[in-house]
Amino acid sequence: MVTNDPLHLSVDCVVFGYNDTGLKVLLINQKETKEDHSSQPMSQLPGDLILLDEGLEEAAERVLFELTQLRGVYLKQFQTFGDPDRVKDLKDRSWLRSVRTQPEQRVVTVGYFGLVSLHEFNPKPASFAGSVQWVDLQKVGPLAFDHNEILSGAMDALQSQLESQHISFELLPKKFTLSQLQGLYEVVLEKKFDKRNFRKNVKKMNHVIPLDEKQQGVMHKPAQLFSFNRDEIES
Amino acid sequence: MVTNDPLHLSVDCVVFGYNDTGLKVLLINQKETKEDHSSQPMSQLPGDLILLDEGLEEAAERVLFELTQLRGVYLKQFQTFGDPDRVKDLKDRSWLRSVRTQPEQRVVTVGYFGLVSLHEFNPKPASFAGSVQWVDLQKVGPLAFDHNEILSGAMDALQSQLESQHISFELLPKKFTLSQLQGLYEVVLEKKFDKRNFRKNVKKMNHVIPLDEKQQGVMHKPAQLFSFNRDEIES
DNA sequence: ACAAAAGTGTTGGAGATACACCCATGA
DNA sequence: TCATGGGTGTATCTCCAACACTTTTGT
Repeated sequence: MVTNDPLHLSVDCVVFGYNDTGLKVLLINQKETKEDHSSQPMSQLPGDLILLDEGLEEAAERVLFELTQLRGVYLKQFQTFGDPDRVKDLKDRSWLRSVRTQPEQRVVTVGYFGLVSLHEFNPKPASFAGSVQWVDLQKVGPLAFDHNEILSGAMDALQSQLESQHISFELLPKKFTLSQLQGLYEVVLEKKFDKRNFRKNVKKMNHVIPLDEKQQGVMHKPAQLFSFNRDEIES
Repeated sequence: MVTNDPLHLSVDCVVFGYNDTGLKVLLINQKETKEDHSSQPMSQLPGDLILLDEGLEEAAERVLFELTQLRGVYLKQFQTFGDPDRVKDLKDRSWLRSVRTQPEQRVVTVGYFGLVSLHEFNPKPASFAGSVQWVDLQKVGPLAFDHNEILSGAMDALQSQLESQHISFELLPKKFTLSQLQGLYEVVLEKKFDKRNFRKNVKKMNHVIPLDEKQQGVMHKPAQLFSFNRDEIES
């Protein structure tokens, strides 16, 4: 027989930000609650329950904006996490009691990864729900709930899609150098590339177009700038 | 603010079956209901609401067994479908009223694809919830809800994972010929392979091991049999 | 003997890898 | 003039694609 027990559904966003200093992930620090002085406040991924009439991606966009003020971020669903006990850990209980009307309710969450360029404006995310920060991927400590696992799943998805799905430009400024592109590939895929071979391959991609423009104000030979042509992405 | 509106969560299983006659998908025919004589009964994917205390994959296994009597099927999550109107289509209303206590409730569904070999025992799925059938992928007509979309998403996932994830053996008998393996690749990836080149590639895979055994009772030169070694899968 | 699928090697071209030096700029 | 990263070509090797005939079995 079918049952009709309700449960809760949330979205969690793993937003990756890239600049020349490395690959970061966007975390929010849980506010310390009145009831809870035992454990120090934890970090977590931005996420929240979805509303009854909104689509999943719509929910991810809304939640990300509400918690971090970021808008227009490329978001892609990658995996859904549904362990019945994923929000039942002791360390997470008191925080849940402070923000949820039904803190004991099971929550299934749909994971989205997001991509942002930190080059130009370094989007200082703001939040009334607690402080928000870009954390170097190497320096991410223990997170609330199963968020370390979600982060790791997002990283896997990013790695496997970076080349095939032409999403690298979401992590770069509109105008970028080939060194920046290569640096991005090296950080995400965690391996080194040969400069000359890398550039040969890029020249074969018809969606990377050279501009009549160079870097300015750098202490070395200025690099040519390139941009992505979103229309050429069918190769 | 957070809301606590409950919604329903289901799993849907896209089970692919393969044999020498092609690639099939497992569908169930909705039973005609008392109230509903207007439209003829539709086909749909096996799926149902998850229970409050079971994991997602666990739910997929249970639902698949309850609806089709199949057990021990390889299952993998591929995508979650959450359009707020995905079960609101007129064509699906009366069937929902006959099986659900809250037929108007929004349902988000987690999609799993499954893989089964139809070679040896041709698992005749049985069901008390309606008749169950293996339908040739080319001949799948309009399905209930958004199940055509789910099927198409599962097919994409299967195509992109067939080579990289070493899952082809789930669709083949324990002992198989290289022609069967090639046929599988051709049907799933929808392209032809050169026999000699294909075999050269297979010989490089250390998880495909030749047996000291040949086909019997065939009207042509009997083929050597091979099997997969699940332990060797890390190449 | 015939039909039907199994099995087997070589060659040419494309693509990947490895590698080292000169250039333009700001300090 | 020096330090810094930008930019370039060639030789080799590996990998992939194309291609046709002989073998074994059942009827």
